[in-house]
Amino acid sequence: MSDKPAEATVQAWARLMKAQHRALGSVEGALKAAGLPPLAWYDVLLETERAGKDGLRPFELERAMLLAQYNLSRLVDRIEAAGYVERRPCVDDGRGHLIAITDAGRTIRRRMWPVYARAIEAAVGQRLSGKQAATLGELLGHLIDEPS
Amino acid sequence: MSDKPAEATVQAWARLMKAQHRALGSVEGALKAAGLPPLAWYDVLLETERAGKDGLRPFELERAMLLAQYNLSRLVDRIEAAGYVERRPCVDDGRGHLIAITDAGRTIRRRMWPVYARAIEAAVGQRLSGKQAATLGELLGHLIDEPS
DNA sequence: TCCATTTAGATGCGATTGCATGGAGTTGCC
DNA sequence: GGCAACTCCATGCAATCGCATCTAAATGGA
Repeated sequence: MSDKPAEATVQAWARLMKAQHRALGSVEGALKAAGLPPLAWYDVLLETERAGKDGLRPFELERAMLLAQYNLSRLVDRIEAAGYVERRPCVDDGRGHLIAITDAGRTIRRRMWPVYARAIEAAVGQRLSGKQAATLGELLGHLIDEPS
Repeated sequence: MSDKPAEATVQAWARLMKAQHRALGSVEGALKAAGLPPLAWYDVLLETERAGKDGLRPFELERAMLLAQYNLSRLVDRIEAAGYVERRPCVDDGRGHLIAITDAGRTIRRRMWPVYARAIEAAVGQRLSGKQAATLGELLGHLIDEPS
């Protein structure tokens, strides 16, 4: 078990950082250029929409997305201020609440998707064949799971 | 040329975001845990060290790293305040200056490397075979280059 | 030479992030 | 029931980011 990463490992690392930076930048840019909210809002809206009528608890969102708790709390503040979600008291647990998407939220999410999709296509789809994309997804999958 | 990204494309996108977030987080965490400066400092120190005795211009650094100009300017402020680089007037061009690494900078960079390397190894190396890492690097390479 | 344009870099300022902490409610154990 | 430990979420504060703008210096003509 060596400490010295192989050359290929270091290159993969460096390109992972760079490719993500580039891809994220272009997607955020596309959303901004279209006068739409940032990507993080999309994720919240999508999760809350999937969660259905009752919405979901912040801590569930926190796990679904990759966000620190304090960070999520304020992100929800902003989205709520924009009227796209609402916080409702939670009957089961007096500490928390439920975050539910509003009609305006559903609308904006649907407006965001085409822009988002086009940007993903430009950043990834047009640069890789279907097979390559599948391979990339599979390899990246190995970097995601738990093992400390 | 479709707008609708294929399933594999979307998955690759999502995992790219997630894998990078995870990998970056664990590297930053390792550095912080070791009481060392953040990753961005490493990159600056490495580039300035590579640049040799005279150092390099901020705009060169800006291109080598993936950083906005205003952002780099203040990053260098901080690293300079810590004593790891110094700004020297530039004879060729009165607008700019040269950023050169100091001895303290070289020292701290050398102290950072083992921690950084171990973290890369844990985040990437131990999860992928050499061949997989090479393939990942190659695929990510396609996402990096220019084409608008 | 003189002036408009461009380039290098810094900076004011509002928005976002990270960290540490706080308050409120719940749970487990006696 | 009573209390310590824990979970859920918010928030004060400092650091950092992003944007727009500013100054100074170089450049390119006419």
